[in-house]
Amino acid sequence: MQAKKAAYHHGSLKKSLLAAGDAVLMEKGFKGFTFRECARRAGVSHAAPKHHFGDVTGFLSALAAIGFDRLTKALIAGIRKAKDLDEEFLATTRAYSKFAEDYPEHFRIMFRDDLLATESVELGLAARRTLTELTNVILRQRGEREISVGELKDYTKAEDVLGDIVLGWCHIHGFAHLKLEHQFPVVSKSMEKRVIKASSARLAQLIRRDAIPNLR
Amino acid sequence: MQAKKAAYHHGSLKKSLLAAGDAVLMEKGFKGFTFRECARRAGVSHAAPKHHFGDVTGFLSALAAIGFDRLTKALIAGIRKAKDLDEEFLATTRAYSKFAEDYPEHFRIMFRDDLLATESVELGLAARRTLTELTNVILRQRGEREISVGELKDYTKAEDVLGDIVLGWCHIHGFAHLKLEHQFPVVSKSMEKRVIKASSARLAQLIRRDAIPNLR
DNA sequence: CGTTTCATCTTTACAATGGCAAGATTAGAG
DNA sequence: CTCTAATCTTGCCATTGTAAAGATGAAACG
Repeated sequence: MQAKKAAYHHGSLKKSLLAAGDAVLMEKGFKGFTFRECARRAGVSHAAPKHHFGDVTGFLSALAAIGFDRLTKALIAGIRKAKDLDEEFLATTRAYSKFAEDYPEHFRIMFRDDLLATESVELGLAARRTLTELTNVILRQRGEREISVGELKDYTKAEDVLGDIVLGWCHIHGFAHLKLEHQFPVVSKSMEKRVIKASSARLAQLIRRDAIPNLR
Repeated sequence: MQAKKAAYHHGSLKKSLLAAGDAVLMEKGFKGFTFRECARRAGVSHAAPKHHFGDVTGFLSALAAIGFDRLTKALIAGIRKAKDLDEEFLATTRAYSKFAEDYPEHFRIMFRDDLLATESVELGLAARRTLTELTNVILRQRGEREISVGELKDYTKAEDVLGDIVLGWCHIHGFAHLKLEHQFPVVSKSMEKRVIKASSARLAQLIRRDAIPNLR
């Protein structure tokens, strides 16, 4: 019974606005992203979004949360394709980087503390789900038990695990970010593939080999 | 003979505008950064900047170049403090990250391909100077000869060197970026210091130990 | 069924922005 | 000294985010 035409009460405006914002972000990028444009696409007046998201910051936070959910799914899918532990870390790196390339504007929004409502529980949870996935990649490399989202907070208190998460995540994120923003010297595609494959492999070896003992 | 008061021709508007933009970026951040505000601070009309920078993109590119120059200096200064090779990689990581914390808005601008005029030779050169510094950190870890900015392009064709640059730079940049945007789980300061110290040390060991042979 | 409440959505208004065009000013080349 | 061209100003426009006040109707309540 959704009113699709000219109903004063839209019915599912929030969802429509998110869909519109999602589309605008991909089509016009952050530069062309405006509150009013999203309202237009959703077919409502420019002031309508306020009741659902407050201000632009709130709206962006919701879109960033969608981005994190998408990234989480991409990671899970990428990991699933890996045949063994050797491939898994590389697969994670690739999935993470591919997400950045597929959703560049989302990626940029997601990692902008100043533009987001950091108090948003929705956003915080989405980000933690992603981090949990990454943590589990590291834990598997180390041959340890995986964790759930709820356990994340406790697990990050373990210094040696945190060290490996830093090693892994920094590498994965740094690569994706620098590549997205075209900071790497221009090289051939095949060269790039070989380089990131070798780098990931070496880092994964390091994480596995020196798992527990070497952090002091 | 600079006209400091009410001269129709400012004399050194470009420099004044850059100084104003630099200040606005630090005081009000990217959100409060406007073309007109910078013009006001420089004491000129809102349309004056156009002749010197074209549009906002050009202006931001000039500011980003300043950011890269500052980062390069920070890296050099940080490296100089290191007493040996063991400390150097960690010192680089710290200097890079400290720059991001000291100039968060510059850092954000610098790595935003979509907001910058990528054809700017000034910006390209500034970025390359930074990358050269980072490359030399890696080369020293590997016990190889350092390079100058001019040699950068050739050196990045060496696959094994590129692999180590990726390893090192991704880690350094990823850490700085994630920390700046508050993506890491909240832990104590001392804990954080120990973790990054250990991570950097392990990565540096990896780069040195497996320098030439292990990349296939 | 009728009334009332209140979240939802619209309309109107305002100050600010980036960019453009036309004009004023003056430095510097000739 | 003259004149050209660069530099800077003024005025303008469409667009934006936010706020305030009014319109609408879904749903709770009697």
